[in-house]
Amino acid sequence: MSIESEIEKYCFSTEIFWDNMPLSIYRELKKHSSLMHFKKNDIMYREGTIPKGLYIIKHGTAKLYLINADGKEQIVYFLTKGNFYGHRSMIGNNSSLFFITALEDCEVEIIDRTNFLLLIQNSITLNKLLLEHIGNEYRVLINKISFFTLKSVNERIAIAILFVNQKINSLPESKKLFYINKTDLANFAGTIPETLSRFLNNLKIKGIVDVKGRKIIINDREALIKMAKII
Amino acid sequence: MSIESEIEKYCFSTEIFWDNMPLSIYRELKKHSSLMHFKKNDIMYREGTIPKGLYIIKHGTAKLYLINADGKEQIVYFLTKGNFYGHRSMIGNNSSLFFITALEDCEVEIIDRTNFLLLIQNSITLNKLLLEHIGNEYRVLINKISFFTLKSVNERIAIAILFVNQKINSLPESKKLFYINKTDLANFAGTIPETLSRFLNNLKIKGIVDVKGRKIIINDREALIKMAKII
DNA sequence: AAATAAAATTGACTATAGTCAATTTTATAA
DNA sequence: TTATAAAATTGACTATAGTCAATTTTATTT
Repeated sequence: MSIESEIEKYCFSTEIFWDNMPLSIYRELKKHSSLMHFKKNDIMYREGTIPKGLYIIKHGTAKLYLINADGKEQIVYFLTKGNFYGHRSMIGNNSSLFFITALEDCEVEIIDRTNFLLLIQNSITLNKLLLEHIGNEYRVLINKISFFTLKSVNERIAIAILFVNQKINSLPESKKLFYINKTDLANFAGTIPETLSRFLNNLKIKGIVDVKGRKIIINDREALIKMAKII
Repeated sequence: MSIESEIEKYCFSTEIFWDNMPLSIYRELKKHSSLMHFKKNDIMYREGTIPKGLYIIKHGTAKLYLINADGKEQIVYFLTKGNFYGHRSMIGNNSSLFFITALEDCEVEIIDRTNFLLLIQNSITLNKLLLEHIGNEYRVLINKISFFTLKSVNERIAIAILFVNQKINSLPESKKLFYINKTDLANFAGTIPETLSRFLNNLKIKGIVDVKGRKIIINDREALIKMAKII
């Protein structure tokens, strides 16, 4: 397996979903929709929420995370343009298990709940698209469980750095997923900022990376991949 | 939230799925089906498998788990009568990410792949049933991520014991999920047998549980629930 | 631009939960 | 039933990665 596809295991794309959606369905969905605006750090979606519709991110990026009784957080993945949420809760008629918070200013489109559920009742195409999509979401979570339970902290951090590199540093500005701060990066890797800081320091000494503020520049990608114990 | 529903977060039921399935669809599915028999400890399904159909457990129980490059395992959940697998891989046209191994002798029915995919093409009812089901599977995984990343080993072990108690000890023989050995129980809790053994010993001294071989008898359920930090 | 808050780093320390090895107990197969 | 293998327990030890506190750096707000 390539390193690129290894990284893709931890996020999912909605491009196929939207590309394969017939225009007629898309128009039907958009009939009853509205827009919401969120500022950076705004909580966009909460555990316990019963969604008022299908929430589609039109602009900006967000983190999807869990919180336990002590208030401790765990980021599961990131959401960006085209990604949506609320669909599973509407389909299963239950409330959200996670929080979503804006990492930068976000614009979110809401497709009215009744409208969405009615379309599901009638369109086998929409059903099939959603079925495939939720199947992909399941795969991401299985990969995350493997990540958290079967990899060491060092492996997880190495993967997280490669993830950020693939999703940010190597891309043109318009395609960048987000600028992540180190606290979120550490959390995404399933560790704490101190441990990430020490790991990065170690990599700097070895000449594997350079750290310029938030930006992590990879000098020796092969070494990082080796540390990640992937492929 | 009740302790019972807390435990249900870590497994799912297919009863609703089968109960809500129209007889006509059920009959169509069964038209091209065959039976397979597995002995205890047989690997029933492997990572990388491209499923030949929908696999439905008719009898027996099994564990669904992941393996990393070093051969380390992580049990995600257990499968029992009525549970099925292979559906997501067929829908998404990809291969399995996990292994399934029989915990006791198992009988598995296989619904032919072509037949299954054809029915999905045509039946909106089947689509909707699967959509809800996969949504539930996703919820279980989200809860598992919360379990692994936001709970301490002691909390996880306490939950695992309560889980086994609810799924085995308190039920009549016919409804019991399985008899789990301590190695699997430890793994399910995300730890190693030594740590589980020490935790159980601790509970014995405090009079919270009695351990008779594989059987863990809970004397002080409230104390365990408190340790699990749930509700 | 200055004031304030938040994030990141670093050092010192330590608990948690792991490894390894030896022994006992339990389960499985000949 | 006995032989063999596997699982469970226990003790001794230790590495990993965490906590806590202080400081520095970077962001954000007024």
